[in-house]
Amino acid sequence: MSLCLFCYNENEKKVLTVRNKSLPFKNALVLPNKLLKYNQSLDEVCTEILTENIRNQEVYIEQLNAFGKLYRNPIGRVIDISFYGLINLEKDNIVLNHENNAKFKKLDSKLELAFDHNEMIELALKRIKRRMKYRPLGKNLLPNEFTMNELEGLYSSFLSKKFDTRNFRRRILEMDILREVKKVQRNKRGRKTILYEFDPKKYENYSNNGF
Amino acid sequence: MSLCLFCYNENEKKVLTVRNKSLPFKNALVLPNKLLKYNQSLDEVCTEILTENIRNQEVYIEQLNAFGKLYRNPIGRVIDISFYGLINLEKDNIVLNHENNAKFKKLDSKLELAFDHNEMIELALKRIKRRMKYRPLGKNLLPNEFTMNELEGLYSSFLSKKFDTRNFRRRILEMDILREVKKVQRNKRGRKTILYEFDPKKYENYSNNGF
DNA sequence: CCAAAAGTGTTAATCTTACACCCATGA
DNA sequence: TCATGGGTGTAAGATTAACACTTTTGG
Repeated sequence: MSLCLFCYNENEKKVLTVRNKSLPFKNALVLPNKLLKYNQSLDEVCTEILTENIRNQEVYIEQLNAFGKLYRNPIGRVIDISFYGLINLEKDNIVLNHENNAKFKKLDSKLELAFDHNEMIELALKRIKRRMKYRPLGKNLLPNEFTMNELEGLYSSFLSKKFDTRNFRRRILEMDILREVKKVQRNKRGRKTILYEFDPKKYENYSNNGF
Repeated sequence: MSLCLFCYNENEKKVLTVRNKSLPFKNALVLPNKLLKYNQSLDEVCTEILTENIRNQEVYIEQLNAFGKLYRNPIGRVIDISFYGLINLEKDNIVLNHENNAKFKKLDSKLELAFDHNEMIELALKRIKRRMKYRPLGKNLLPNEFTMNELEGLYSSFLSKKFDTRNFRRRILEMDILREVKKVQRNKRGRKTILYEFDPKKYENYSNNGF
């Protein structure tokens, strides 16, 4: 079982990587993963991976794919099932496990992972992109209060395209998932920024059922 | 492992059902399914299900979902993974296994299956519907040569909506996946009908990569 | 020649895209 | 007061939806 755990930090999307502890590819950079043992449920392994690496198991996870290849392995039969998750470093109280060398890495072309883990990231990003056509994205990645520019940056980053500010704002507001927060953000220079939050019920609804 | 196997026959979508052989719900109508044994790959079980029920294992199958619930069972650990498939009764040389009471049933509100198999069908239909927004549908369900009306009927059936004939034809032709077959179909009454076939390369391409 | 089914174009409405300036604030 | 970043509206273009009649053919 492997997990692509994404965050959006410093205006960039990043993925959680660890150093592989065993052969093959010992010490290579990989996605956090664990073998699914004979007597474990998927959820149990998922929880283990999360606890071991970020000390929080209560995060948003979606299933990516199940590969039913059969490996003979001393531990038992291996079913390779991949998941992806979305978190916010502060909101989710992430504590990275240094023992595993758990680190969030920028998703650029220099990021080279062992096994087929690069492809797994690609698949996850493709799924997220596809999902964004039907459903909102952001609640799990952004802090509770955020600016329209941050949201635009996130969309821009995950969809790999630049948006026209005006069109973006109009489209997002039409989605009817945001509430203006009474407070505003003070900036060093220039105008104050309106802060938004997601309306939890509306967000949930669209997230589950699509627009 | 459970399989939703759909066909499109007599202008209706149908799903393969069998009589359950064991408890609980002995003799109830269910989707063809088998327990995934400790030493089997997913593909192996899938092949078994197909061979046992329709005598053909070479059909179009997509993975639906993997449920990692853990059941204790004398046979071993059970992972419940569902698939859906699309076939054409004639083209795929389907031979139904009467011993299992294998039958294609119309998908209407009267169809009541045991376990959560009705929900599984719903999920499969939802996925197919979603897929149709990005990718063509029909090659696996229709005979090699078909009329525009048949294709419209199929789309109409799977998307549960009526189409405007003119708009439908225009949209499909713009997709650039069809070829006119030289032959035409003679009808009892009225005008001859143009026959189409899918351009295999173009269809494959759009089916894999989306429009 | 007529009943039955197939086939075909145009217009209005909607949605999407492109584009540039003013506003508020802190230094 | 000015440099900085935030915020806003409109018009053209593209896409989608609505609509009804003519063609072909077998009986």
